[in-house]
Amino acid sequence: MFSKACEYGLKAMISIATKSEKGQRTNLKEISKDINSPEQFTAKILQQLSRNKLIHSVQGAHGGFEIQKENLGKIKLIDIVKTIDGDKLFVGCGLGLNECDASKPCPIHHRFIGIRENLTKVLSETSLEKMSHDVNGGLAFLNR
Amino acid sequence: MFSKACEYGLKAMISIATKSEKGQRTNLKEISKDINSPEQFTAKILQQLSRNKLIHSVQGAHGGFEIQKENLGKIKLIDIVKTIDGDKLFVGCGLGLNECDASKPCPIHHRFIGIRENLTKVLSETSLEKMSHDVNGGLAFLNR
DNA sequence: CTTTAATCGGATAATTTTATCCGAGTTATA
DNA sequence: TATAACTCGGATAAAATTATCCGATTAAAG
Ligand code: FES
Ligand code: FES
Repeated sequence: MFSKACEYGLKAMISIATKSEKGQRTNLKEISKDINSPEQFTAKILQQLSRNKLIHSVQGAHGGFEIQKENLGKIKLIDIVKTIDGDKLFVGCGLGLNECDASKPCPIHHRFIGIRENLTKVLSETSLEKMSHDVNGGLAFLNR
Repeated sequence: MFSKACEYGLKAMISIATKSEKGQRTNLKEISKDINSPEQFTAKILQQLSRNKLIHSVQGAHGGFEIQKENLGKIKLIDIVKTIDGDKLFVGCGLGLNECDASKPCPIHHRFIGIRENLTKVLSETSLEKMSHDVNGGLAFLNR
């Protein structure tokens, strides 16, 4: 479904959000421990998220990563997925035809688009804020 | 969503089905032309499908691939996907936790399982027969 | 029996994805 | 101003996926 990079990216964003929600800043070491991911690979993904303004990075001692509190409700999971994996999952053909086109559909098209739209809807509606609330409330986990 | 190998596998199966439905046997060259896929890579996937008894292969001149007519309605898309990509898509955690476990769920779990079940349902209900009817009837396409 | 048209399957190559290394830059603090 | 704790980013390595090569085998047909 998602690439490994995207899975790490989603978990990292949620991890950062759980701290930002409490006004705390976190850093690479803490994040990758939190989500059980390879540190340097995670660093690359955080850079990418930072360049795309989804997170704010602070260099130097006591630096790290944070998300503006007012953005916690605005950033949706789909923003993260699109930043890392692009939008192929949301607009591409499930069988890999050059493009998904209802006027010349692949055999699974009509059955597939419902699923795709549902996925798009769920990821578009789910904010980081909800995710981090669930984790901070002990209802969900980033590591197991 | 699916790997390239799996996309080719699904399309190849449907291509074979369109011929088998008409009592014809097809072969590698024809299939990969039909679905616009690299010949030798497609050969590997067909071997895998053959070893798993989803298709029947015939060696020698005038050989090729075919699907028993009585199987066209029995083989479902999910059988093909599981053969090539395994069942991770259907049972694995969307965020890549070691396993998907509702008692210690990842943050997207409750939103994700609905989509996953829908996908499982659709692929479990869709037979090769339906797919090949659509293609033979000009309602769907394997190549564009 | 020979030729021809196929699949089989092991080996290799190319590409993409995942992961690591390390030197340079940045900033708080002693 | 020196040191320690960070991120940045380019280079490289490892692993997985995708793709190709080619000799062996099989079987139909002349
Ligand atoms: S054409 Fe294949 S999913 Fe739309
Ligand atoms: S635990 Fe992640 S999808 Fe179920």
